[in-house]
Amino acid sequence: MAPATELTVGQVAMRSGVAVSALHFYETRGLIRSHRTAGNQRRYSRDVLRRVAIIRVAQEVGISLSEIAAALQSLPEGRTPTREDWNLLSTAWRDGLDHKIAQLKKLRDGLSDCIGCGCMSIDKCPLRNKEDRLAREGTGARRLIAS
Amino acid sequence: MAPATELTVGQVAMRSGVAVSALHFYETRGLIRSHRTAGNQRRYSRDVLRRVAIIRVAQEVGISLSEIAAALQSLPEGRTPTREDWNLLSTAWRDGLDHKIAQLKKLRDGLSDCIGCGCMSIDKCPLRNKEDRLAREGTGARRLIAS
DNA sequence: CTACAAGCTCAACTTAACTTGAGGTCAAGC
DNA sequence: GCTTGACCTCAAGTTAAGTTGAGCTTGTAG
Repeated sequence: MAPATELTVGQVAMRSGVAVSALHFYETRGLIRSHRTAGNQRRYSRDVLRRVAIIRVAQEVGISLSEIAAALQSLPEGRTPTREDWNLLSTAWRDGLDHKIAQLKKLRDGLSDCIGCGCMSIDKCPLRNKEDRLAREGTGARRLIAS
Repeated sequence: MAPATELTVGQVAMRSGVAVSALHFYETRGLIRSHRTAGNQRRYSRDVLRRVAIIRVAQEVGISLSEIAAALQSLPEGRTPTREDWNLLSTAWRDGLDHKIAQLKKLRDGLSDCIGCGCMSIDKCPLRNKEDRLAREGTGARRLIAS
């Protein structure tokens, strides 16, 4: 038969490398959507794979699911996202991502730079300044992203 | 008096923007060290500030405390780290950090690139390929870093 | 038409990373 | 010399992000 346009949860799990239970979980959190067959089974459209890919990559760099969810809100519910839609998402994230990239580079280069630069007196260390907003309060696990 | 070389936990908390309870916690996890006064209070040497700064930056980009702890092991216990010591640490992390930076750039640029490139068929999407090791097993919260 | 793999739901458990609270000690000012 | 704010310890609570398991339904291959 022609390749079904709809995917079962198992197929999505296999192709995305994410556990079925995680897909269920993402759905409860509004990160992905499915519709049901007559027999109450989930069916996903193909673009869920891209969503999941983005979710995983974003998570790997320390973005929380709720932030990812917020970003994914900009994608349309009814139809497969167009390039315009994806563009919106990526520009929405650009600032936060730029910040993170900068942080990573500071860690990677800055770390040794900073050492070479003689600022062992921490106070003017580039790793430290500007980031003092870390002092914010919050309960439970600290969020891993501060953007 | 001359500025005391030793810091109390409160001072470290204030200057680093990290809660006292978090500092205690880091200590139990071996991320930082202190010695005690006659009255059993913690005293930290100045370089703890740099350690904490690194811990926070690393966390922000999704590196787990245990990985940070492992990396910090390369720093000497007895003395203030030299530039050599820090250099070792940063080169130890370089590969992992490079990977993360690449991931972030994929998210930032690749996201829109990828859309422009017509690979809406996900299967050859640069966000997806090569990363299929995500299928690994594990219990509890998934680690946020895969390097 | 009957196995049996794949799905479904819901509650409970797990890990990481902290925070909160209770109950008690230490120290600098008035 | 006492009070008040920093510290200390230890146990228990919290949030995020899932996983695990029990009990039940679906769907497909022989």
